[in-house]
Amino acid sequence: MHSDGRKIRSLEVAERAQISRSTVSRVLSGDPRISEATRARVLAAADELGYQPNLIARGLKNQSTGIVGVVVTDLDNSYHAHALQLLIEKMGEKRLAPLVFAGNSVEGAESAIARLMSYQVDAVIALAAPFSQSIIAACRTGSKPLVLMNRHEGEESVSAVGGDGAAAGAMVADHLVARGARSFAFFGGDDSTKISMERQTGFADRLAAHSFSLGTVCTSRYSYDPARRAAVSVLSAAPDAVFCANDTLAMALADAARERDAGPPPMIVGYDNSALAARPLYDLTSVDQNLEEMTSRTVETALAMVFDSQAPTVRLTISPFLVERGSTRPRTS
Amino acid sequence: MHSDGRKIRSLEVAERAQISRSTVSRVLSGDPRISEATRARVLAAADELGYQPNLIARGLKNQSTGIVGVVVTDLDNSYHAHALQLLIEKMGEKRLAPLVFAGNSVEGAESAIARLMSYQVDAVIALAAPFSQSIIAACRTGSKPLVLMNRHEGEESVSAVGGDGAAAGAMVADHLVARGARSFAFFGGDDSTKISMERQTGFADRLAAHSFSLGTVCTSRYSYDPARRAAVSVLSAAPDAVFCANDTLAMALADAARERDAGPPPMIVGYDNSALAARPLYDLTSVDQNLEEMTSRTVETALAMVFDSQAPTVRLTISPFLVERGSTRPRTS
DNA sequence: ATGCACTATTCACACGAGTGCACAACTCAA
DNA sequence: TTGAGTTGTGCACTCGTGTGAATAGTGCAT
Repeated sequence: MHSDGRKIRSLEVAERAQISRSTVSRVLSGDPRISEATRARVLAAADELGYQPNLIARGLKNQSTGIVGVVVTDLDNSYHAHALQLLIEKMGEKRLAPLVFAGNSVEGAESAIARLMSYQVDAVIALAAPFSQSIIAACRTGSKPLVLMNRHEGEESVSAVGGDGAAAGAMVADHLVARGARSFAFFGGDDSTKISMERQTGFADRLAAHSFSLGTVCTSRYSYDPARRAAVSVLSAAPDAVFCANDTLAMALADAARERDAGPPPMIVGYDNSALAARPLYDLTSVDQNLEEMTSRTVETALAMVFDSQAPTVRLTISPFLVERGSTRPRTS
Repeated sequence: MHSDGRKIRSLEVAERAQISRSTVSRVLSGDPRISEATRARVLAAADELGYQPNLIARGLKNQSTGIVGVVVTDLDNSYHAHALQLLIEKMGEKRLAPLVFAGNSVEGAESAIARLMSYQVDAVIALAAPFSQSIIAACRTGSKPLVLMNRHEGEESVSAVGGDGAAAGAMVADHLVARGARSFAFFGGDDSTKISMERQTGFADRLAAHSFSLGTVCTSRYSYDPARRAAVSVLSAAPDAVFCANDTLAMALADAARERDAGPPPMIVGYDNSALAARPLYDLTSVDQNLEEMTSRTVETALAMVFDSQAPTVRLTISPFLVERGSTRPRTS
């Protein structure tokens, strides 16, 4: 760093090491043709000056910036927030920089994606169901690698890393049956994606295998207040157990049951295993999507597509697991 | 966009408009010397080709990228997540692109800041108490504008936009006294910052003005489980009302009181007015920091420092307001 | 026609880094 | 001394854009 605030350039390093700028560049890129002596001299000079390469310039020349666009909606949902945090961490480990857009309007998302393109991102990671189609279109015309996380709805031609909702539904069915439930309901989200439906059919199918059938099916938007209202109709059917497509729905249901104060609440299973689910107040059995793994795979997939633009599209499915808590403990009534 | 996926450059626009590349550049930068006729021709050509300027190249030439680094910790705290979402939205409106680092380790933060510098960010916005000192140091040596959000602890020489914790404390004291409370406790966070302390003293001072004194003072880390444990000692003092430095603390306290099941719970006031506070289960009176305003001001401040590197450091204080809910309704006992 | 003022456009260089190719320096054999 | 072979460096161009200074074009008065 210069005293006037200007950054150190490779030219300064070159001068201090009594060598040309080209050689500095080669040392930094590990070119084997450079002799040990000069390599050491250059590294020493770079170190003394505190040289940090200008990644913008490098990006321009290399046609690869190391920047990855991340599009996410609804950060107020702790699931998304947590996923974003993990994504950013994993990207850091791979030396990728996340240029993030978070918003809830379609216009906003579209202008944001245009901006991402202008910044020459190497790839885009999307965790934003409502905008999938716009994003897919934009990345196709911009021919940028795209990885959808936790979404399947795109055409087969786009890479996606998702959870196995059907398997989760089956696990939940097994668990509830083992816990002694005999009548079942499903409390789903009304998102336009197939996520909720996949969980539901996995659940229903496995129930059928146990010779039970799925009773009431309700849906609601994925936020608390509407879910709380919808919960009433779920409860009115008085099922032994309810599988919810989301922890927010599950908590709304639990709260509604608590307030109703008539008889024991149903067993409840949530989805996402959010921090709130673990609070003693809810003590909610929940499906954990293994976000740790899902985000790792997502970043790895994006990275692979950056390195090899011919890489085939990847469709990965991460196995979820069930975290059993008090909300599905058999009642001693 | 070319068929082979290469981006359209200004050169292509120039050729299509039968004009030189310089003129294209001037049209886009609104140079008044360009005649209306050619301006229209250039814009038409750009439009037909779908030209989007390469902001990386522009950034290199202009020594200003339009990228702003955002450093944030603990996205699992919904307050931080919400603040980040708002920051990103406001930045989008100002045509700034957020390069985000989110993490909880100091080493991670330091390497991330170094990376931000390499990407030649125009400024840094930090919402990360634990790393303030590293960030301040890094921005100083890199001579990058820095705006701390909701933190005051830096030296006076760094710009900061924060809430008025003392005023909030006073408002809460007024409110609780008006509601009939006579004995008071404070449940604070043990962060190294002065945030919690500021709220506490504002509270205590106003209580004193009402001729009351602050009784029990407990502290805990800002996450649920430790708070839940610490809540027991708060309750053991049996105060009429408790002011909590954070909604998480407040909810932990409310849950502890609910579980204890001995007598009416104290009145409880939280801080941050998170979405959870509004849920009927908690119905928590809470201080709203006016994040909308705080984030707007933060972004505006950063932008001003980008445009004018000589801009004076700014220290803004945003007035909070109190959202009254059921947790401070007078008991009819 | 010539000079002058004024406008619209182009030329050529810069930003900071990466890289193919030419070439300098050195070794070794004849 | 000359030639070939090997090794390490440097020149010069490139990435896509912005911009000061030079130039071409126009109108008008002399």
